[in-house]
Amino acid sequence: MWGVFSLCVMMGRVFGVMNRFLSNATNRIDAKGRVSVPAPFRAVLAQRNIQELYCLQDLVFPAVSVGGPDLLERYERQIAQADPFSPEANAMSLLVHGGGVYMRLDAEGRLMVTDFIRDFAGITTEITFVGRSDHFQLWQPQAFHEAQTAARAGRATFAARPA
Amino acid sequence: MWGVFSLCVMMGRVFGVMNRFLSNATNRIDAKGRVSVPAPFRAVLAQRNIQELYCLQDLVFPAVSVGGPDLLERYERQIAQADPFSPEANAMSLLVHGGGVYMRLDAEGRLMVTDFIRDFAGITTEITFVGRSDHFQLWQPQAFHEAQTAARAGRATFAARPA
DNA sequence: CGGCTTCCCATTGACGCCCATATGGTCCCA
DNA sequence: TGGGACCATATGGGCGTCAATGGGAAGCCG
Repeated sequence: MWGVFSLCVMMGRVFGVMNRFLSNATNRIDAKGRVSVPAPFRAVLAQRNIQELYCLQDLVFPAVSVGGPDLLERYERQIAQADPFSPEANAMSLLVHGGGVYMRLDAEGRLMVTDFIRDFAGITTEITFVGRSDHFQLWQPQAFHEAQTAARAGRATFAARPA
Repeated sequence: MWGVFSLCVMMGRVFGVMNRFLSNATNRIDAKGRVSVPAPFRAVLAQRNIQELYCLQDLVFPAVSVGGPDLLERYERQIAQADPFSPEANAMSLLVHGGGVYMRLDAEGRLMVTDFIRDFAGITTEITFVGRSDHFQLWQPQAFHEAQTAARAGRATFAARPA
């Protein structure tokens, strides 16, 4: 375990790639509603000393974002910029604090797939983990592939135009 | 004051996101009109040594805010900032001081759902606890979901613009 | 005296913690 | 170069503990 950990730290220092959430993987949800977080993602979590996970619904896609406390604090800084009694800050807190969920991994590196995740992402039996550099996301497998192909198509037209 | 502040900072580093009211949970109201406060919320209350709860109506949403004495003080500071003879301060004082209610939890961590809460939030059989970082709120379940989806829709267009 | 509240105890269902198994991949050695 | 041992990951399941809920009994104020 710690051998892997320190190895990843070394690799991260050398290659500068292993220290962020990258690529995607699909795992099955067992009868108790648990799913294994991909080992590369767990390695990143360990490297960043993240033991408490903060989950939030994505604002545009039917996916749930998962990250460390810094993910929450990033949103909170944005809220703090507004007037604390304004309706805007109120609504934003409703999303970030009321919609956010705190989670932990079990000893094997699994997380519970709650109805909160199931309903919002449309997940039933399988779940796709998608790296997003500083956090990762939970997707319904097919929805992820569709969104990715759609993004690729849109990106092609976008890249064709001179930036 | 600063001791408390730095203590909170330290606890924040240690416990991460566990030291604030986060996420939401829906519980049932029993025949006696009681409802269990979610254990994570009770843990935050215990950590902050809050034994006396102060409740008041949210200024925007049909929900009741619940927090410690500091919640009342925060609203009083907001009132103090305004002109004491202004209509806004007058109306706010009417809400905060006239509409506020003190409450206590029983030995099992439950609170009585009074008519004050029922009428304002439209609650009947179930109640949704919504974390708000430094306090939490009581919602009618469906009203919460609707308000959240509405807030997300508004926020999505807002997030499309660069911050 | 009656309704309402507060304290106490019982139940049960969910979740966390633990151990066991399988499967796929890698490395070593013949 | 092919076989085999080894390892890590993913997955399955048992069990204990705790939280949510229900209900009874005693206390308080009308």
